[in-house]
Amino acid sequence: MSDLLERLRGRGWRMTAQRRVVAEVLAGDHVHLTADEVHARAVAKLPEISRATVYNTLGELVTLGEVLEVSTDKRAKRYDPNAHRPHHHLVCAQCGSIRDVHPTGNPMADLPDSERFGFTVSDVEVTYRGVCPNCAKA
Amino acid sequence: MSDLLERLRGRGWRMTAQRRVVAEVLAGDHVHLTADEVHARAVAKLPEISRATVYNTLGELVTLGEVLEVSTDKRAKRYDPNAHRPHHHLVCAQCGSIRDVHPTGNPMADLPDSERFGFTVSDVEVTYRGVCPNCAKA
DNA sequence: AGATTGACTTAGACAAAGTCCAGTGTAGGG
DNA sequence: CCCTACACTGGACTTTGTCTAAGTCAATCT
Repeated sequence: MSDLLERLRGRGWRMTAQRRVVAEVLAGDHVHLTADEVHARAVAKLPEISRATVYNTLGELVTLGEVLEVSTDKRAKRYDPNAHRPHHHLVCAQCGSIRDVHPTGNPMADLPDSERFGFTVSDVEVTYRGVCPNCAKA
Repeated sequence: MSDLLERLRGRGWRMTAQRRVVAEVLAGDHVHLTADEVHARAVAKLPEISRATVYNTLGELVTLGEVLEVSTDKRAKRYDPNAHRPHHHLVCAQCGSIRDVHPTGNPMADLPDSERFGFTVSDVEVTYRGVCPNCAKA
């Protein structure tokens, strides 16, 4: 994820401590944090970082296509740094935990023209819901 | 949608003017209103209905499986009365308008066991995104 | 039909998530 | 090393949704 910072610098981003910290927090697989969780972890590394900056930075990362916004059914949007490998999500209906998954098949091809209503369709998002092993035990 | 009211009465619902109005507002195809929109339309028919009642009633309808909650990427949840015919959604990335669609194929079968991480998967939700004819013109 | 009762509704306070703005700070080019 | 445009801060504000205490009324019983 350090190459992320390189890529951003190449796009004319000014490199600040705050942005570096947000990028660090978002490193890894199966990471799907809410804005507030990102803020909490960022504060741990840089106590004076403000909520507004975290929101701004996340918004910029989404606009640049470096991070995806995921709306599972929870209240808050979640941010997924795994934007460069296409994937879908598997969500636990009880605890809300999320895994990245890679289904076979191509849902894009499954939508016939007659069902497109004149839209120019550019993207599909598939969300599987179920109960995770942990919650199943309880 | 009048049989909805019958079904609810059968489930022990007390029939009130407020609930009737909320059910009426949710009638039709391709209806995906936010809670506030439902409230606004309900107020037009029954001025003294309160926001809390609309939220309560919507929540009950969802619990009973008569209405689906749809989280597209917008801020507010939307409510879809078309719960008894399985379908997916096509969303305009610009104006947010939503159409019900029926893709071919079975996404449920496309998730191999190796990608289920021990979850008991019970549901799939597919969201297509694109630009609607109206927004494409502008 | 009238009394009863507990489920339903109301208004408004509260909470959570996110946006906006005026003022201050600082990265990076010259 | 200095400037200046861009970035950051803190707090007020908005939107969306939840909760509660008190009042109301649909359905049942007689």
